Amino acid sequence: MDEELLMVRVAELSYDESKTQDEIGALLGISRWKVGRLLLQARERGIVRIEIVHPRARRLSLERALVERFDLRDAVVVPAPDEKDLVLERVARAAADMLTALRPAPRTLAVSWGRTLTAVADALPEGWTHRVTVVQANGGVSLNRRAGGAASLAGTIAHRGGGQAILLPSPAILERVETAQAIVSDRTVAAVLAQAAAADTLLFTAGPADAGSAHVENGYLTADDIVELARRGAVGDVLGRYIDADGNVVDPQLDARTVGVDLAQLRAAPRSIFVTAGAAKHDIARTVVSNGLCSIVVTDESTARELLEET
Amino acid sequence: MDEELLMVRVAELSYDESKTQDEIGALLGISRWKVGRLLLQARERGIVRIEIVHPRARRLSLERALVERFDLRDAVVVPAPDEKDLVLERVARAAADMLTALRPAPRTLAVSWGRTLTAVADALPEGWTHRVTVVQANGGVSLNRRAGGAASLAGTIAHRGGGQAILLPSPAILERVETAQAIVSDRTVAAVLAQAAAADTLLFTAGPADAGSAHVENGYLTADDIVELARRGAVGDVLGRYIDADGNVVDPQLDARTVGVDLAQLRAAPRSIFVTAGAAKHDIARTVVSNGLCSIVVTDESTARELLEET
DNA sequence: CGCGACGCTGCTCATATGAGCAGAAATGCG
DNA sequence: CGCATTTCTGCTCATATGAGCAGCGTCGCG
Repeated sequence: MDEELLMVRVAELSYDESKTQDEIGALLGISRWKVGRLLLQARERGIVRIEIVHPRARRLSLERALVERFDLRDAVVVPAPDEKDLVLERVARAAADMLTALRPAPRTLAVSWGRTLTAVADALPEGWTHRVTVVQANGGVSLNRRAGGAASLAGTIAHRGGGQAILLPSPAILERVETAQAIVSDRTVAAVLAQAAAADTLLFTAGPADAGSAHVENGYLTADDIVELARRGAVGDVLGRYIDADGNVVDPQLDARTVGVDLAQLRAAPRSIFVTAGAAKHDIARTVVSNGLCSIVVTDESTARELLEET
Repeated sequence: MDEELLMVRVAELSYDESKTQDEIGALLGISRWKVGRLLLQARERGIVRIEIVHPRARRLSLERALVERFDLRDAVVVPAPDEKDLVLERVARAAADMLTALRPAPRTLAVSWGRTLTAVADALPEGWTHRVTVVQANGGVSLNRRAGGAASLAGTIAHRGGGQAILLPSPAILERVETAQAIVSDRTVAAVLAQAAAADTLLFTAGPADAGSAHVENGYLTADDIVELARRGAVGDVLGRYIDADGNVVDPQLDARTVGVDLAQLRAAPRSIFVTAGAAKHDIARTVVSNGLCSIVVTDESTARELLEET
């Protein structure tokens, strides 16, 4: 008799009909132990497929693999939904869940900005924590007056966490190094930066080095600048700082014009949570994760698989 | 806390990570009984989906429902595959499996013909039974010389079952009633018909009343005849006899010109196995099954659901 | 043909699980 | 607010299940 057919029959009786292995054995004329073994094989061979269908489902095995491989504190991986544009939403919700459950709860949370983090902020429920202080970690998009900008992002997170937001009153990138130095030495700005650097938790995203970058959109850089950065090896930016595949700053000159927590401070943070979604960010995600720039990563299944692929 | 989210976490730990309910309880800070209940709910709500992915999988719940509803001896329902043209193949294989497992094994098997039964014959393995006598139950398509005709069908089934085929040397439908009567009273033909009527098992399909009918294709009827039959309420043919939704012969005149086992004999058969696949045959399938013309049905999921739908 | 190695079978036993139930908590109703 | 009713919780206990193991059959190889 065909062993595989037997597996199918056994699986049907077990899962569809919820019969006991004893009953199945009697029915098919085989011993109950054989039934158990067939059931096991059926699962191994993928004849029986068990999946968890839910927007909040996760991929624990990938999470474990990421933690292991990149020596992380934690990882959250959500399954890729059927519809592409839901990825960001799911990752954001997962990040929100993670933040809510984070222990010890963050007292001071430094945040960067971007579409991804805006989505995270929106996904956070009212009362997700108590008395958190939210500090902006890098220069803002205050030029941009529409709702959902950097200020409102920090505000939302703080408000829903029963705390207050501290904004960084500075552009992301200055035109001249001297201006940047002047701003950074301003007492108010310096205080905010110091507080961000001292935050117990840092929440950030990264952007790819392409023309769609928020820096271009907000006028801090031109499309040509990006092309030039990419030519010099930049794969994307973290907290406004463009880095190459090895995690090094690509253009020190540009870096000196950028206002915000720097990479060394990011590395030194007690907890740094990196949120990323979508194929466009695979390269920069790899850079961040494999160079120890984050201790916790929140992402989607396809990014996770890409990260785990042997080089 | 969100109960549903908890179900998802529990389901992940149980199914993806194969942890025990005890461990899960400890991990999530809930009692092991709660874990069990959440798991149950997760399955009820469809958060956990268990499916059996295999060409030979079946739908036992639908089978049970069919047996119950139509007072059948048995039913076999195969899942609808992703690709439409595989339906016939799967149903045929299921029918072959059923025949092979049939107890008591058929000694005399009367068969009709058609694409469906040809597929069943092809799906039967060598040695599917021992010493079976296969008799043609209705007039053949002997006009048609290509392989896979009625004669070869019966031959294949008989050969692979270690027995011999007895062919019915007559057209399916005669032009005149008198000719039909003459043929039927011929000693040879009468003997075959008697043997078919006395068979312990009858295996047959049905065809819809549309222009693609095998009767038109083989020149027994014209497309116009079919239109006229349909106008008079015919939904299709069984053993060459056109019947309406109530299972009655539509045109007694035509019926008298048809050579083969008649409906009363079909109803009286100890075991009559009806094989049908595809949406085109939903109507005739309903007629056959709901009028007691078969005691066993083999079909696909979509047909089964259609049959079970409340009128 | 004989021998060793391997895989398969059906067992024992420890453990995991589900049914059923009594008390606790929540809810609804006057 | 008080009481009845329902829902939920964590228990006991019977049952189902999986791990581990000895015996048996089968196969391959010399």
